[in-house]
Amino acid sequence: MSRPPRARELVLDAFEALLIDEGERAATMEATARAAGVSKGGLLYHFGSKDALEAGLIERLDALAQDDIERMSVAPDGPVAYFVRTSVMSDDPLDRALIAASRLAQGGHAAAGAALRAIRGRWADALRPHTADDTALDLVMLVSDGLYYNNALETGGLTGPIPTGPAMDALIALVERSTKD
Amino acid sequence: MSRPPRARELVLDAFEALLIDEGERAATMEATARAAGVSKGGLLYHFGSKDALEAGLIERLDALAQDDIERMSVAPDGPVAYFVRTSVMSDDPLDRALIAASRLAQGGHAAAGAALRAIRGRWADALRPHTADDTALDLVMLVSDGLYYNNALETGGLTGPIPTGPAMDALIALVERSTKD
DNA sequence: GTCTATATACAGATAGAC
DNA sequence: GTCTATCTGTATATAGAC
Repeated sequence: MSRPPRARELVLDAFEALLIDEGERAATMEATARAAGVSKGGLLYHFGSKDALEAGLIERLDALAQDDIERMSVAPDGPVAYFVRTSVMSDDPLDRALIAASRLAQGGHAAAGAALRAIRGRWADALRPHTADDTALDLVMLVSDGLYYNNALETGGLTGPIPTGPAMDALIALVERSTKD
Repeated sequence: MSRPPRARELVLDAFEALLIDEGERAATMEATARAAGVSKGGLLYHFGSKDALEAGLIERLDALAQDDIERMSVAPDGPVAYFVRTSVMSDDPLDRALIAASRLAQGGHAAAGAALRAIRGRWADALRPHTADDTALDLVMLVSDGLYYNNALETGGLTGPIPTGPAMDALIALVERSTKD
């Protein structure tokens, strides 16, 4: 797993962090290079254009999502609980890539939007056998979307209105009661 | 209601449309002026800076949200059904202002984030008496957030995975069954 | 009120040295 | 692989004519 050059990964980390913390507008090539500790020229060796940098982020997102869907299908407390619980930003690599990609998508980046829709579709397919019907599936997906939306709006580390601890356990119980087969 | 100069409102409409359709980055002063059919100088007469333009949008959002909360509290089929149903982008002025403000918030605009959080808090306060407990309230709020998130990701008119027609009726019924007092 | 013209800063990208 | 220097376009904002 040390195949992708380390500097390349550092650049992607920096790009992601800028998108999450300061938004698309602030995530320029120059700012990304500075945050990654390389020069603009150095960045451009790894990613020859802004498009290439964005494509690199989407590629990382797809790989992380693939892993997540596999983990979800074997989760001990079941896919629905796993899915809702992991929809709160725990600062793990997948959450960060998802928020970063959603910033790009909302900036009009078509490939980012398509990638997010495709991942959402794969989650839905994996959850469908575990919900009573399509309405129940809609409910589960929308609660998860809602958690991500709130995460995405917390720029700069403000504590939002997202349930945590016991409140999250209660929410998961309610969702499961409302949607279980 | 003709007090705010007409050109001022047209500029705000154009700014909103650019934020929604092409994202924060595309919503420049120049592009906004062009879309509103005025020159850059003309725009700057009404809004002396980008900050002033953004503040104008937030002011409009606050006024529209105030109206919505009043309508919600007297809705014939109850506040919960009203709230969930109106969370899908019907292209009405409030929905547009909300999506536009969320673009700003995700670009790091602190006042936009604060306005959105305040509105969400007022919705929650109005709904709390109509839900069984705080967990049920969380569920309602998150389903609504999820609907907005999906709307926000549909840039350029792509049809997303949002329930409509009978599917929406079924979703509302499920949410009410899961959360009613 | 609305315009043109212009100042200043910074974006993305290229060239070529080391 | 990584750097500096530079080109070209465009962003926000100002000045001042109409």
